[in-house]
Amino acid sequence: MEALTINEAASTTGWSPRMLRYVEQAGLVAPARSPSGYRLYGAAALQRLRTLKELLARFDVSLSDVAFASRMAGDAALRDAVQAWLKAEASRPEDVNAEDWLRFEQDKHEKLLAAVA
Amino acid sequence: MEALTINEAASTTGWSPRMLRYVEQAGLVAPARSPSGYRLYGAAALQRLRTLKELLARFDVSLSDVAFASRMAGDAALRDAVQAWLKAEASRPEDVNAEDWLRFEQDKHEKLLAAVA
DNA sequence: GAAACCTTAACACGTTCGTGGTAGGGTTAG
DNA sequence: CTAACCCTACCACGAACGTGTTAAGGTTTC
Repeated sequence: MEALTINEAASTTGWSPRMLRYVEQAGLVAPARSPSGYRLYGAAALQRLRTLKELLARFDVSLSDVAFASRMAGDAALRDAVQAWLKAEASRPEDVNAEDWLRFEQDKHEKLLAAVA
Repeated sequence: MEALTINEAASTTGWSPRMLRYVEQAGLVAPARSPSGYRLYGAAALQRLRTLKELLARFDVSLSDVAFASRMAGDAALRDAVQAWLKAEASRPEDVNAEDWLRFEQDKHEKLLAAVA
């Protein structure tokens, strides 16, 4: 099992060398380093890069989205706060209760009903 | 329990009217609507807006981050894919195995050891 | 020691996010 | 009826994201 340098890794994963550095900076795939600082992509890192690319493409997700998910996975306080917020019935429009309705319908209905009565 | 119009809601939550529309478009807080289309923010929506603001500030997250979390919460396939990817030891640098090291240290060590021996 | 790599830092540029504003046109309130 | 509000749809604009390229300088290879 050999380790590939950044250009070799780029070739076999479909990422550009520039993006491999960017992905690392985003905290998503950090390859090992040679004593002189060269990035060394092992089999595991290459696999992660390929599956990451697949993930982004399949679900049309951005790198920062995955970075945020990663952050949530490692920060329990953040994760709990976000999940707690989401739990409270997110995007579904609120039920409109009678009073709310009245405030806007009162006049019309009042007149209408009066006319009918 | 009355419902507030967008400007009233803006006043009591600290968001601007413009941002309340944006937050709704992001799929995070969708208020009820009056028959004529006016947004009606009830107590629940107001609370969600306040806690959302708090969430963003406390953890320095972006609206799109929360929007993505929301998307994950509602899409099991996406959630599973992301969590599966993260599970595989994300940002920690890979272990450098003996072979990888050798490839870069061989010459130096070879000479060094030869000299010592 | 020269060619071919690698590294970080920086400039550049198109795209999206976050935010404010304005315009044209309904709705509500006094 | 008029003033004050709401709606949607734009234009604008700085900040951040995603990507490529280039510059200046080490490493590896032969």
